[in-house]
Amino acid sequence: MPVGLDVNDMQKLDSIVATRKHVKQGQMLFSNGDPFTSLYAIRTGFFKTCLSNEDGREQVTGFQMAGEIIGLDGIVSDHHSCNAVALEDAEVCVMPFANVEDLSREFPVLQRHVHKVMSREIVRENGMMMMLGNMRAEERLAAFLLNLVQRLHARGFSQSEMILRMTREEIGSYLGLKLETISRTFSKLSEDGIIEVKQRYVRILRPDELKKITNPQISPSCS
Amino acid sequence: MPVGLDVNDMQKLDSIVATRKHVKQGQMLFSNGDPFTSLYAIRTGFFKTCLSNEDGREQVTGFQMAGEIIGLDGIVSDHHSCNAVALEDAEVCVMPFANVEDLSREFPVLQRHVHKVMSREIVRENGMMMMLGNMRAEERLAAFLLNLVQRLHARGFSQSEMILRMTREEIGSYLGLKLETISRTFSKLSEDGIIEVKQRYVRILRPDELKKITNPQISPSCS
DNA sequence: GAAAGTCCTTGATATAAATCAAGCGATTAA
DNA sequence: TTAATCGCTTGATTTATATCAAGGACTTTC
Repeated sequence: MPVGLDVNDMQKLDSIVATRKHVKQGQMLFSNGDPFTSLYAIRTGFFKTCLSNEDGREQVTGFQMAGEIIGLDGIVSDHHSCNAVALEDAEVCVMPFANVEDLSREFPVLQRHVHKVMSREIVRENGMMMMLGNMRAEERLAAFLLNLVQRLHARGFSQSEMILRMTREEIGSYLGLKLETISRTFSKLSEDGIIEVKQRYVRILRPDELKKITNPQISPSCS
Repeated sequence: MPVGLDVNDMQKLDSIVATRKHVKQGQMLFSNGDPFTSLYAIRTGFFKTCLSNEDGREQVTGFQMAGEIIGLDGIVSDHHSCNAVALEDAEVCVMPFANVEDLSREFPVLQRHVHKVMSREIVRENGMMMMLGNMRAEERLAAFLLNLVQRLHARGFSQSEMILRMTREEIGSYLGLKLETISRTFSKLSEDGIIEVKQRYVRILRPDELKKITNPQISPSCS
């Protein structure tokens, strides 16, 4: 993380993590209404965060992987307002928010980092609003797949293939679509030779075509 | 804002505001790509923030009024990623973000406040995802109207009537609907005797009915 | 005070995605 | 090995909202 700190400072910064915690697949790290105490940095594993309506409708608000932070929703009201569910066995670093704030005051570089993490989440959600408000099913799924491989690639995985950690229904919830629509759209992209799909396995055969779908205005042959 | 500070501290905190700035109706306070320098606290007036796709599609990401903060999107990349447009003549307090960070380190109460403002925005956008992903047109508009009067009421205005500052098209963009759908849904709510609408003027006649629309599961007569 | 420009409403029709329904494939349990 | 469960696919049909189109109501300009 930050640079330009001496050994002593680094040790202090390490103290931001109180404990580590294992979360089994299917278990919740926190859920709506829980008192907020800590942020969590994912070490390994894969999570979804989701909201449940009073009438049972569920909205997946994000999928998070190693290196990402969850729990920011709890700061405003001292209670969590969503559920965080492990989609595979996971380990997280528990960072009591009091520690985060104390050390942020001492280390401007950490303070800056915390602000950027929160701002990044705001910008991501802005993009989701654009997606949910303006894009068609095929565009949403294409953007979703590109975002997912890009993040996996940044972690050293392939930039063309991946194993999905979530069901069609969860993808659909995230993208504001029904599972049947996700399935049909996968089939369509597959028939068009743009991706290869076999259950949870996805390989991107023509990344440029996929990008073109997310930016439909750029004509196939503009010069 | 914070309490328990002496006069000296209060003066320091005041120094967070460098200048004030007037923004005429239709003008942009900042736009996509602008270098990020400051957060803005709205003193008077009304703003929308919006994203523009490469292919010209626009998504309104929020409507902001007196007392609210805009500009948080710029922190992560040091550049703004959306446009902030005044929907009526406005005045804002310019708070250079460097001041915000410096004073946050000195005043934990300010630090906490900044964190809550950012977290509140994250939670709001989570709710928008639920809205855009799961709700029908009538539910979205009902929730929108209730949210708007509630915020106006918190500022001393009526809890039942208001003058909209935005067009049907802007409401539609925010709610992921077309302007015709907004218009029709206004007419429907009006015919049902739940609201009264005359152009930008809206009066809520039966707030309970409106709330019921946003929570469709709670049956009309559950004893 | 007429003309032009916005913004809004309403009707007719089209369409993307939802819903309903059936069956298949893969994994888990017995 | 069979049965059961869960997740996925595909087809037929419905539906909510978009699109296309016309006209009306305000507001601004000259």
